[in-house]
Formats: sequence, structure tokens, C-alpha cells
Amino acid sequence: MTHARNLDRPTIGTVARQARCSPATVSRVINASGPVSADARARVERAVAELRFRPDVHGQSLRSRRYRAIGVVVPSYTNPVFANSLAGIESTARDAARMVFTAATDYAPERELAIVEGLLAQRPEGLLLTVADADRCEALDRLDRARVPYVLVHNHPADSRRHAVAVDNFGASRDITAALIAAGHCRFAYVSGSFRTTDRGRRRFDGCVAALAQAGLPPPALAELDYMGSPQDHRRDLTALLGGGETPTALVCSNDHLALSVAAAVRTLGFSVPDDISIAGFDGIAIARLMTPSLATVETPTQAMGAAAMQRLLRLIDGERPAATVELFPYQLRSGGTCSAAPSDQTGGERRRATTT
Amino acid sequence: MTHARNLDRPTIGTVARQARCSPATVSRVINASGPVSADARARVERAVAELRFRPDVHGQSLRSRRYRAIGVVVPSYTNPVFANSLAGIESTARDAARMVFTAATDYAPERELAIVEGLLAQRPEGLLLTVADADRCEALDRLDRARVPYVLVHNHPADSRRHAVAVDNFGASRDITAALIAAGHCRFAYVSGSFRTTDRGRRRFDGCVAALAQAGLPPPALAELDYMGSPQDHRRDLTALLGGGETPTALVCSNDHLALSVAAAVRTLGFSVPDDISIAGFDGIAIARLMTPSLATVETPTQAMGAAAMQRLLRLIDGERPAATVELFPYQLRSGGTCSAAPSDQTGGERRRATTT
DNA sequence: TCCGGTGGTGAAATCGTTTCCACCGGCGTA
DNA sequence: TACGCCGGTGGAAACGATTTCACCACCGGA
Repeated sequence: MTHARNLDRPTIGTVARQARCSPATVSRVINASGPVSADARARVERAVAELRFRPDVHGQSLRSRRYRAIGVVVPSYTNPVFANSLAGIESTARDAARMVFTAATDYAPERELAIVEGLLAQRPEGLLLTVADADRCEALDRLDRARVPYVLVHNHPADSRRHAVAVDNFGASRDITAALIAAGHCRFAYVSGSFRTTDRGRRRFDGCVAALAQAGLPPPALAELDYMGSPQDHRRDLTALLGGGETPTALVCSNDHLALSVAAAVRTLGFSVPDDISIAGFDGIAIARLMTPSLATVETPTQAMGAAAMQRLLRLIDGERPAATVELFPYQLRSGGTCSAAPSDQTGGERRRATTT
Repeated sequence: MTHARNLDRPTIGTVARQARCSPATVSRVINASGPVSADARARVERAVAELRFRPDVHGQSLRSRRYRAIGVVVPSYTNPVFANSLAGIESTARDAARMVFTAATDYAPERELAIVEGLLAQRPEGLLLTVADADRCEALDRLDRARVPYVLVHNHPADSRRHAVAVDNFGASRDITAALIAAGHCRFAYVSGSFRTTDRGRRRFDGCVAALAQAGLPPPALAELDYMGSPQDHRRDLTALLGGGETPTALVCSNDHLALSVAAAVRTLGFSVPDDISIAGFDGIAIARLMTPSLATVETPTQAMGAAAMQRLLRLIDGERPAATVELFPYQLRSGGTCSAAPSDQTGGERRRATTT
């Protein structure tokens, strides 16, 4: 019974029959994996086109033990930083004829292992991931054990056997803090979302502290906000910080998303940005440039980093062992309207607040 | 030679041997697909745990002709609207034990077919996609022919056989325009990025036009901007629109991303937002709420829509045929600082521009 | 007692591909 | 001439699972 055969997809056997050759020859044509006479090649190509044959990826992967697909783990899709990485990753993957499957951890380190486990079940060639802490990560240990190649994006592991594409978070944070110091600020606060739990968060914090220390200034006040919280939450969290006598004049935020929310919160508390309080971000997300005042921040080439990470992973898959294991991308300070010279009357912020609330 | 066998992954055969049963029984335990004695089940479960056995997804899919994976097509990862959809999609997929692979069209309709073709090669159970124009889309025709279930997100096809999850773009656009009319505006411009090429773009435009017509006002001036362009590009494109004598007092933008850029451009042209010109967006992206002034817009539950689309797709896969083919989500007007009453002196904008540039 | 159904099981076919191996000519070289 | 090599080809064995089918043992009812 060749019943309903025309509804079924053609297989390599169908093609072989139509091209009057064996499946082996069809396979050789498709994969350019062996010598084929010009004549046979033409017949096969014709049959492939006529039948619209597309090899079954599961049959291929099963037999060849090679699945041209890459797993990608991001903390979140909605943070423009990771969205940009993902864009770079996926477009590079497409150029290399790779599929990409994605999963988000929602910033929960305890979910990382399960997610990686899920991706591994697909038997991808490799993984690209941004984790909370590349030095304390069960998921990465698992990948090491399984000998599946992977490259970290945005992470900066201390363990030098782990491949990563990142920026010098310490240096960048140091530089932007130094710029604020040069503008006359001397009372700083560092605002972050759980900066202890991510490696890049720690480096950024350390950079800020280092710049202050080098200038002989006291360490920054700390405000640890719920990163996923609303501006209302942030307003509440910031009142303590800004309500005291020694109100900071410069807020260094661990990322742009947070900085935008903080800027909004600070304004509702009656301070002017940047007249009373300067605010700096980190990442250089595009939208922050459209605000008025625009956000001063550290610009990082997130999309290019995603692309580079993918390229590095492809090289690892091909068995190459790049000399350096960590690839640092250049960053750039972007000045913006949220930062200005420190107020000459250092109590101005407080006065203003007292009169407006 | 059982050489290096311990480095290889265990197969169902390995498990069967260790559990002293046949592969068939192991399969029955794993998939709960047949009767198994309590004793055998225990032995298998123990062996699975000890060997850390994870069935090979390609072997499974090949034989069972069912691959628990969903393909997702978005125009772009970096637009928060689609990033949110994707978040809703992926988290719902995870709950349903589905993998997700993603691809972006970069807003190029001519790439849609090739991308869908690539996804189909993976033999997914179904697809979720946001295309430019759901009524004129080779990719969707292809899916119909291949009888692969799919659900559109954000699209609003006229063809009622196509499943979709969207908002009433026409109504929402009408309502936000009406709100501006109620605030006294009577000279409108509609600003969009290639609104002719997307179905939702057309509906939004039509909604704006309808509101004006109903109020007896002339149709809006048109500005078609390069959606991917920079604020500088937009500034250039807007000078013609705002340079004439009859400067519009209200700009209705086809989406928030554009609205933010337009707001920035309008300001650099010397107009005040909202004193001279009111600006309304569409989508309700979170970041636009943090700006000062905050963006007036139509809030749409993008993440929930992604989740709902995924749920609908899962039902389609299970063979259900929901009564309605299009699921409309409620929208909500969000007032914001970028919109105010129309300036009483309708030439104020021009005068101000003349003095400040 | 016999018969039909059902729980429990394994052997073997099958999914669609790649890859190993054997084979056949023809050609250049010793 | 004999030998080896290489381009070209097909048969058949994998790959790792699911699924069909047959079978056995047991139980309840006729």
C-alpha cells in the first residue's frame, strides 16, 4: 500500500529511488561527504528539488552524533543587555547554520542547573550562557563534567579554564566613578541589585570602591535594591539613604535599568537630577540615550559580544583552543545629562527637599 | 571491547541490563506508557538514577515522530514588546515541558519564509510567530500546507482560519486619539515606521484616522520614519512636518520605541513636550514609564499575550479546536507627562522654536 | 474444565539518516 | 603484465529510542 504516501514527507530513500541511485549517494550529495559523479549529482539535486526533500534532523543527529544547535541561557529576555546579546548570538548562529534554543533563569541561580540540564537533553553542540556567578555555579561544573563546550557572556570567571566574553567591569566602574570624582563629587552611594550574588556585580562594586580609595575618599554608602522591583519600591528603599544628613551627591548604579528607576525615584523624593544628585549607570542601553536628561553610563558593545561569544563557541566546537580564554571588549564612558558637577552648596539637596515635600 | 564505555552516555539498553529487564520495560516506565509491575518499576527507577540516564531526544523523536519543541519567530529581540512576549512564551513552554527555539526576522518580511523553513527542519510540534502582515505571508501559507499548527502573536489576520492573540489595535488607537481630541488637540500627525507593511500598523493608523473623522477633524499629517533609525535621522525626518505653518500639536506614534525617539528629536528641534507638542505612544513598555515626563501610551499585556499564545498552541497540538480563532486582550490607556491640553496659543510652538534655535 | 480477558514482559521491527566496507573499473607506474 | 590507487557506487549495519506483537501466567465466569 503506497497509500497517502504523497502526504508523508519524502525520505532519503524516496529521493534515491527517483534519482536511480542508493541512499548513500544521496547522502554524499547532500553533505558533500564523498565523491559523486557529475551525472549522479545532477540527478540527485533534481530529485531533491522536485520532492522538496529536507533531511530529517533527528535521523541525521541520531546517526551522525552531531546536532547543529546551540543552547543559550540568559538571566532575562527583557533586559536590553541580554536581548542585545541574544540578537548577536542568534544572527551569528544563523550564519553558521546553527539553530538556537533559549531559556531564561529569571535571575534565579538555583534554577541554572535544571535549565542547563534541560538544554543538555537536546544534545546541543555547545552552550552560551550568562550566569549569576561563574565561579560558583553547579551548572558550569556539570558542563565541565559532560565535556560540552560553552562560552560565558558578560561573566568574568576567576577560573581561567572557562571561556568568556566580557568587558572589564572593574576598570569601567573605576573609570566612571573617577569621572564623577573629577567633577567634584565626594559623597557617593553605590546602588545595586543584589551585587553580592553576581560576579560582574562584585567587580563593578570593587571598581567604584577602588576609584574612591585612590582619591582618598570614603567608601560609598550602599543601597541594595530589589532589581525586579518597581520605582515605588525603589523610592522606599532610597529614602533612608537620602534622608540622612550627609546626602550623597553621586549615585553609581550597577546597571542602566536600575539607574533609570533610581532616577525616577530620586526625582519623586524631591531631588533634582543632576542638580542635586548625579546618577551614573552601566551598560549603555539604547533607550537611556533617548531620555532627557540622557543617562550617563558605560557603553558596552553587547550585541558584538554576543556575536563574538558565538564565534568563540564555534571555534571550540571545531576543536580549536584559542590562546586566551577570556576576551575583553572595550567599553566607553558616555557622558549624559544625569551627571553634572557636584553642587557647590553641598547641603542644597537637603534644603530643596525640605521645601518641596 | 567495552573500552571507554563509562565515558559514553548510558542508553536505554544499559539501563535495561542493570535493571534486569528489557528496553521495552524501561521505555514503559519512563513514559508511563504501559503496565509495569511495582518491582520492575523500582529496579528501573533505581538504574535510571544510578546511571543518570536521560533518554536521547533524537532517538525518541525519530521513532515516536513527536518532538516536544516549539519554534518562535519574532521581528526582533531588542524591542521590549517582543522580549516580553518571548518571556511569556518560554516560561509557559517550560511548564509544559517544551523546548523553545527562536529566530528573529529583523523586521524583514522577505526573510520570514526562510526562517520558518529553518525552524520546520527541526520538526517542532508547532510555531508561534509575529510576522509583518498575517494576511500576505508566504511563511504562513507554507505552514498551512505543511499542516503544522501555529499561533500568531500581535498580528491580527483578516483570514479567520488563522489563530492569533492580539489586542484591538484599531480600537486602542482610536481611543488614545480620542483622548487627545478631548484634551483640545485638533492638528494631528501620525508618526510610524513603515505602517503600510504591517497589519497592526495599518490598524493603528486606521484607528487614529477614525477618531479624527468622528470628531469632524481633518486626517493626520503623516511621517513615516525609519524605525531602525537614530534620533538624528528622526530629527531630520520631522523637520518638514514641524517646520510648516500649521504645526501639529499632537503626535500619535505607532509604538513606544518610536515615540521615545520622536520625543527626543522634537525637543532638539526646540519644541517643548508636552507644552508645545503632545506625544502618545503605543505598547506600554516598562521603561517609558520611568522617563520624565513619562510617556502617555496604550498599555498592552505583552507577556500575558505570549503566555496565552503558547497555551493556545498547546491546545491546538492536542487536537483541540477552540471556538474563537482570535483572542483579543484588553488594553488600557496610560496617561503620561508627554500629553497635555493643547496649547491655547496654537502658534506658540513655532514662536518658541524661532527664538531658541 | 475451558475460555476470554488482563497484567506483565521481551523479541524484533521500525523511524531516517550516516557511515563502514566491499566492490568495480580505469589509469599510472614499476 | 601486474599491482596499487582512486573515483564512484551500493548494501547493510549502525544510532537510541518506541511500538507492535506474541507470549505467559493468572483469574473469574460459564
